[in-house]
Amino acid sequence: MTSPSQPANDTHQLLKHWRESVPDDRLAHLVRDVARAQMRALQQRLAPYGVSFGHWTFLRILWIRDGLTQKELSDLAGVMEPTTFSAVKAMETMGLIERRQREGNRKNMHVFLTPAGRALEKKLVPLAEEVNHISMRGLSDKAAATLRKSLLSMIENLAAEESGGLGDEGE
Amino acid sequence: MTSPSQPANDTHQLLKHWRESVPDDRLAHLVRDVARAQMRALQQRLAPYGVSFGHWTFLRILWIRDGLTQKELSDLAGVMEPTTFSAVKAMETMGLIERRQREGNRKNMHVFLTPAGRALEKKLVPLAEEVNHISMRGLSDKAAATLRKSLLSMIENLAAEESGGLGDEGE
DNA sequence: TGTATTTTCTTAGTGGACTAAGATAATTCG
DNA sequence: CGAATTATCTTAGTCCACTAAGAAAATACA
Repeated sequence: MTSPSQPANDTHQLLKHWRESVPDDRLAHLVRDVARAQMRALQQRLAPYGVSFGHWTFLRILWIRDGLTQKELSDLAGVMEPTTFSAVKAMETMGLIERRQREGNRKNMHVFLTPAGRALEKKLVPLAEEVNHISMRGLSDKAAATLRKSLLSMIENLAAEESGGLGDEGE
Repeated sequence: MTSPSQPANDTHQLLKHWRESVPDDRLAHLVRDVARAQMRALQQRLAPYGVSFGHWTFLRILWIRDGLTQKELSDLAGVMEPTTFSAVKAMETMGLIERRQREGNRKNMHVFLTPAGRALEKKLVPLAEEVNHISMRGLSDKAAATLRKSLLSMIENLAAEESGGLGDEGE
């Protein structure tokens, strides 16, 4: 099966070798590559609906619960406020959400789905599931569980380091 | 030990719950979050040396082999040519690399490290190793190996889908 | 109560990635 | 050989993330 119909096959081989011949920090790049590939895959599927990846991030939170403030949205999405702000502004213009303030508070901005925004859930969620399904092809349930646990642990480790910075940090 | 000194503790809890109560596509976001956290951690450590994460990406390739063309660099880094172009231009201005053409070919641009660029290796590589070490804290070798294998498999899956797009794709 | 502090939203500017499209050199092939 | 094709570098413009810093409201507290 050394199909010669594929050009740039040697580049592919080189890349594979490069990735597998792994001193230490390479794992980080592996994670990064997966994240990018996933994002691209989802982006392509979202595009026909006029939804960008950035919007998806917030929509999936709002579908579960809307009326959140921008700050709450930022925390749940794991991004900084300015990121949320510009996404939410764009989605407002597109008519996917509305930004409203509640009586008695002139600071917080609450974000609500419009019917159009809500309707997208049924269309878009399956696309994300498809990408997930594709990427996980061939992985056992056990491997998937380990993967999830490892990733969570890495997030915790990095977060601890980031906020605290104290503790048994080498040295 | 419900240390009340930490503000936003409930947000953290909420986030944890959010991440762990995982229907399908959430794993993708986990991967993404790890990638972002890793990048932030490395960025912070690189900053004192005036090196951005984008530069790091190419330096680590050049330290292993320089004289590569921009196209080759792009392939190895897994990014598009324009990304490489602007990084390489910036690094040239900073005096970390030189761009030269070889005799007999006026198209390809080969990228060479300057002594300054080469000297950074000893300083910067340990930083990446440190980040790696931190993020992998508490993970067994076995888990790490599984993690690597899973990530590689996901990359392959997504790449196959991207280029081919044909085959047993659900339908 | 009134001043300080903190929170949240907003603006501005940057970095790293992308796509689309131009220029120009190298290669292929009629 | 010369024209068409392909490859590489480059330019331009967009998206998503970030940091830094401003404004205005809410909250804390002296």
